[in-house]
Amino acid sequence: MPTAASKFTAVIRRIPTGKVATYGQVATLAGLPKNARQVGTVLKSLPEDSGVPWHRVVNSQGHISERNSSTFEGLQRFLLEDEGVVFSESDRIDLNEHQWQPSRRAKH
DNA sequence: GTTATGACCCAAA
DNA sequence: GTTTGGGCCATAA
Repeated sequence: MPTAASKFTAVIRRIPTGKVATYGQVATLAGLPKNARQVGTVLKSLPEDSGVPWHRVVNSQGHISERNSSTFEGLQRFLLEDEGVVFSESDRIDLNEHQWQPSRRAKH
């Protein structure tokens, strides 16, 4: 059985360019609705070459989750803007407009 | 085996 | 709009 981390990454990989998903959404789609927090835990441990678009994952408020390093605090926003995501005045994303609305696919 | 930490969420005040 | 408190559980030490 796949680990929780691989389930999360599998979901995040499906996020299309120009869209974002919340941590809770990722957890729910992964089949683990209670593990929203673990998404962040896993993401911070992800290797660079994992191919996971971690920048497309934001919190419920549509705001970027800051980490300790100030180096990347603007990187996520930069990457998203480059993909066409627009930030509002309060540095927040209009979820109503940019949140990923996945199609119900019954496990293929 | 245990304890502490955390890129979270939600409801209530 | 803000603050407070509770819950949840993978990962690291």
